[in-house]
Amino acid sequence: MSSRFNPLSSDPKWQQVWAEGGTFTTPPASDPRPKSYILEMFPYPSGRIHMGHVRNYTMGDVIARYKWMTGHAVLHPMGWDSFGMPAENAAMEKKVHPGEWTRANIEAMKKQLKRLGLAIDWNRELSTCEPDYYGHEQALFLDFLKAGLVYRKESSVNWDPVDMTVLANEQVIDGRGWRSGALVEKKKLNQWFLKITDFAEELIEGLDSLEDWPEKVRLMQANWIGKSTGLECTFNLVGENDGISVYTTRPDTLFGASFVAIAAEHPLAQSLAENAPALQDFIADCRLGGTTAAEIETAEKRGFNTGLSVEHPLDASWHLPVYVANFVLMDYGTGAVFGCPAHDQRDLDFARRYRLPVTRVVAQGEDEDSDFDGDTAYTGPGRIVNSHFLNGMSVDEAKAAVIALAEQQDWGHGKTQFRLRDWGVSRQRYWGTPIPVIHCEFCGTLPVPRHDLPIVLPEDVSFDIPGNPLDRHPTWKHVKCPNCLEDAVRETDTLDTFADSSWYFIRFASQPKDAPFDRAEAEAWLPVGQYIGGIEHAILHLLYARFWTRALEKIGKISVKEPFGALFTQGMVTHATLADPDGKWLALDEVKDEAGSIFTLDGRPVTLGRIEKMSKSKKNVVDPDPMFDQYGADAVRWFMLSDSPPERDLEWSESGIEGCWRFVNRVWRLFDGESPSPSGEGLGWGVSLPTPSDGHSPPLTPPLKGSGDDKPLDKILHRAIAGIATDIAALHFNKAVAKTHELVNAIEKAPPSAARTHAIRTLPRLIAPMIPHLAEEGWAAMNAQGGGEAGLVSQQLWPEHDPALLVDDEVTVAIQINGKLRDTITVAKDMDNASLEAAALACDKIIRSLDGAIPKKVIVVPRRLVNIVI
RNA sequence: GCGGGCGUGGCGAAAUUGGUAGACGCACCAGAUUUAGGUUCUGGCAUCGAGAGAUGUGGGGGUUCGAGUCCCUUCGCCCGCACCA
Repeated sequence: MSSRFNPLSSDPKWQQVWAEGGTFTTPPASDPRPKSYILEMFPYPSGRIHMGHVRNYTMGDVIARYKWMTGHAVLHPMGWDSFGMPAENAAMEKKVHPGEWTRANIEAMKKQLKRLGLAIDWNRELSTCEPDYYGHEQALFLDFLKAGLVYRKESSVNWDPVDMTVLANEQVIDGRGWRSGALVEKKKLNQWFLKITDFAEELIEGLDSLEDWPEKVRLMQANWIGKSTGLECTFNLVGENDGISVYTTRPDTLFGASFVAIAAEHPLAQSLAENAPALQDFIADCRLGGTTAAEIETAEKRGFNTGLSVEHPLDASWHLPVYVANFVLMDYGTGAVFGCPAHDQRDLDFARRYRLPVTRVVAQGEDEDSDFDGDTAYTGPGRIVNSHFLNGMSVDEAKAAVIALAEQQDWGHGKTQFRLRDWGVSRQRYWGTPIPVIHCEFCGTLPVPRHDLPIVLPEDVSFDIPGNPLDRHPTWKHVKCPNCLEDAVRETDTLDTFADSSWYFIRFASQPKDAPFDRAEAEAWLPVGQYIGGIEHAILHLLYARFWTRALEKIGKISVKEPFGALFTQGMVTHATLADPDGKWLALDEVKDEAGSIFTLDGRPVTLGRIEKMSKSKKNVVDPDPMFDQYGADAVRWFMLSDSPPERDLEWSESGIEGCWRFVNRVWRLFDGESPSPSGEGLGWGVSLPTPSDGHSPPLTPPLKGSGDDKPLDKILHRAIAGIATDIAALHFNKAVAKTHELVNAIEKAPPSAARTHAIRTLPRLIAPMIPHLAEEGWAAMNAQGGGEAGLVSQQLWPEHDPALLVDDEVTVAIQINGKLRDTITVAKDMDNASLEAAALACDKIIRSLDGAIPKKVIVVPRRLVNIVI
């Protein structure tokens, strides 16, 4: 008889059983079991799933299934982040409607995802491009508008004059539009903003509570929000009524000031330039400066002396020159700084170039001299010197003293500054959520009346010419003003797609028809117990989602502050790359293997490139679908969980997936009892499967029931039960896989016994979260039919382990001489230290090694080791 | 430049509080089965050494009875940020 698992029949069979039986249907919020919300970042429907998706969703699935098996009520949904530019690009290139393209992609990807056998409740599927999702988003936008969390202001954007569209910063390459190649212009447009800066403080503080987030992500968010504290103060212009407002984090160095510098875009610089062509040229020069890392690194600190002077706030008779400088940014702080060259590197570079004074005001050790030599600013701690009343203070004391004095004398105040800017959400695009406002000539900008929601995108749009189709649609934007009933126009901008992904996890938890969510139901599930996705979303998506949730909390819609209780960022799936002699990337089907060397199809040598993230451009993508055909979902899942720790990159390899396939079949053969090893009859070659006409996996013959004990095997089993559970709960899937291997190896080697039969019958539950199709096959054959429990293994509880079996009666103790291993002995685990020492000293090897030497000292670590020091 | 992470066999990696380094998998080698390849099974597999043994967790130094683990220093790689005052 032959024995080979046939995923082509098993996979769809069990997937159908789970779907029809509602096995993974979300229980109602009233379910008494502890709730567990497992979520993977929902995909953008680009067309096909890739291995990155497979890895992400496999990990989430293992957790979800494990949670079910440990008595939780589980919410594990899936949906589609389906608005966005690629659909419009496809519309332009392929002349299909973005909606048609998107929905077809969703269909295709859903079919692929289902082949993975995910424990997902598809009843809760949502797609952000459908009005039954984005209509609710519009309602939330209006809530925010009403609460004053939304405003409109003119701001400058990157404008592509050929495509007539706004470009994101990432879409501007060397100053040109990524698609059109046209020189990008700065254009002022009225844009909608969400007041995320109102939440800057709490978003940064909230990070402390997110203990189950990677430290790295919390740091990235903290840096992004960029909190700093300091002094905002005014330097009065000599001979004028006006002054320059300056922000500094180093008020302690105020007596080391030697100049004031303002940004090229600073209003003062702009007005001075009106009558000064040389300054105009300088300002234009500053704009030309590159923005790439290397350019900024090497850019010289340059300035333009305005001829103006300002009074030092602590000494009005002390005048400082005012420069326009290329290194001062208009959009941070006040757009102006005071320069203290001794203690800031940029200021020092600038001062050296323009021969400005450099005075030390912070001293290390004995060095109190005001002369400052060298070209390296000192930014560390120290004692204040050359600073009148501040002398002798520490940096921190001096900061506080200056701020206190400024506030007392009313020329400045302490200020907390954030790097974070408000979130501009306007996009001049069609394929997004329409912003639900109306512009009336007479009444101004008004919200769309609630009963008119959703504002649905028009279907009849064309993409033959550049620009926003909503703007040029003949009828869509023309409406009556809800207030005065005169002719008015709709907003034709749509929302940034990050808005769509900022609350989908709430909609998953609760999906009423007439509201974005039901508060009680959403609160029953939230926060997400485990969120899993790529590190590329460490800042924007996760920050926006945190903000959106807090904004909802602030306006009293929900009492959840942090949406994601635990976050896990998984590594990428990588694969080897191949290149021809010209350095052109090659796909696997563009090369041939001859005698161990690889050649192009026309015979040129191929070089192996680096292992890189799978990408179309590198031609190293492995499509999951053929892998499901060839090896089945379980082997692919097993691969995704094996070897590499989940946070690290995983290298896809042919031999790796074949090893997984071998493992799946080893387990299958255990389920199939003591049947002889398959010798390949009728099975074709290699890893190929029985042809689909074989119909089904061959029937399983449950293993013969053994009798008698096998204490060592019991121990291994119970260790596996406990260890696999711990590892899955800690997301250490690679270790869970290793422990499963150890158990399977041990069962294979064990002679027949009752213990062995028991271990085999326990195995389906242990593998069920990871390779569920095979687990169901084994469970059905051995347990349900074989007189055991009925039902699906997916619905069983995780087996109990006997803690007594986790401890050994006997332990192996290492015997060291001077810390070097010399021998080991196996002794009873309770052996006391004196007996251990005696036993160690009695070993032949030890006696020989000591060669009569008298131990100076013997260290005994119970159950671990004996170290003899000579 | 700033911030963070990592460095262990041919490869991916394991390793409670410092306590037998290399579990598990891949690759490879030998043997069995097979006409044969593939499958399957058995065994081997850090390095040097015939062996006893010695060496070994990027390099150097330190703490300790004992260091992959702690401290200092240095080199290399990866990721994030980017003139943020």
